[in-house]
Amino acid sequence: MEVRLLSQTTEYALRATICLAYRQEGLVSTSDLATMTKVPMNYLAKVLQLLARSNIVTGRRGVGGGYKLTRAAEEISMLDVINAIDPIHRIKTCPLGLDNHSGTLCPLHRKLDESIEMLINQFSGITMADMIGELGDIRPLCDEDMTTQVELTMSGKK
Amino acid sequence: MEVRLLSQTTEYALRATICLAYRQEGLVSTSDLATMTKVPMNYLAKVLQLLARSNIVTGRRGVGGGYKLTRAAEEISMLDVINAIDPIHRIKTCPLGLDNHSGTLCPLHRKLDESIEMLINQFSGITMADMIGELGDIRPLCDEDMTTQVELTMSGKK
DNA sequence: GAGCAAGCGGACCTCCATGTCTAGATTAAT
DNA sequence: ATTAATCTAGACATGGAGGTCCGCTTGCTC
Repeated sequence: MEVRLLSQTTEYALRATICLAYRQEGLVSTSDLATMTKVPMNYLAKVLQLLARSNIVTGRRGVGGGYKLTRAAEEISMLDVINAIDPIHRIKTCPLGLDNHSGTLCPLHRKLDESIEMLINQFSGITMADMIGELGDIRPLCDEDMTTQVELTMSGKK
Repeated sequence: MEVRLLSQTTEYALRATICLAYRQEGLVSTSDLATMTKVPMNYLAKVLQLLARSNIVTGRRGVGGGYKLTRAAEEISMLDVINAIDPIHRIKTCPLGLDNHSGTLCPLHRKLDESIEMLINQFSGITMADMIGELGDIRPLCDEDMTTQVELTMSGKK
């Protein structure tokens, strides 16, 4: 198969969180988020619940309900989102379960652990705020028309 | 679940290749490799076939048969092994399939692509030779007694 | 307070990575 | 030539990630 750095579900979670970061205030419904992120709606609902349990987003029920971030986009790192879905762990003990009480990993797992450490450092330094409009042009999710899309969705409802 | 940098199968492939690198010449049978790497034998057989198809190892059948590397350990990188099992791909186009002919990824996928690039660079610079006895003490796969284990296996058969 | 929009939660389905099993092909040794 | 060891190849089993569906709960709006 094909190596994916992140699981599909984690990708979905990141997309959704970025969309919510883009919409600074107000609630966004699951169905709107599903449209914008191109994630199957019923599945996205589950992903959002995971994010809610990790206190990254909060939902409100009822008419006009939806989700929003629990804190500022600057305060939410990629690592936060990743760990909410499927956490990254350093390699602490030998995966073969051999006697290595000394805590010294073999070269293979040492190198792998270094790579994981690198990724964690990388991801913990990137916030949701970095994901929206780093260029002059704002395009949160690849789509040049994200801005108008969001606005259309808003006006379509109001 | 839990994020794993590499798939289980890729881990297995690396372990096996490292064991073969350690045994500089001569053939090692699948069953010996399975014991040393702690990989289910029948599954390891499949993994070795994948490595053989990618020309990283060659097998010889019959009594006294087994596997060996096709070239020196210094000539086989981690990336070679990884790509033989499940290749790492850079992100070239938007995973959402949106109009981005310009070739410019959104911040999210740009960051992810950078991480992947980092990993590829890392992995392509590490060879199987780096995996055996980087420390004074030789311990290819976490096990301090790897050396004696291999020798035992050899003498046990001869 | 009735009705409806939306999140919540669980049951269920599907596919693929991982793993098992078995029969066949090849080679060395006797 | 026969036998035993070993790789090769494919069919089959299993568990978990990804995805669907439906009924329940909450809380607007009128």
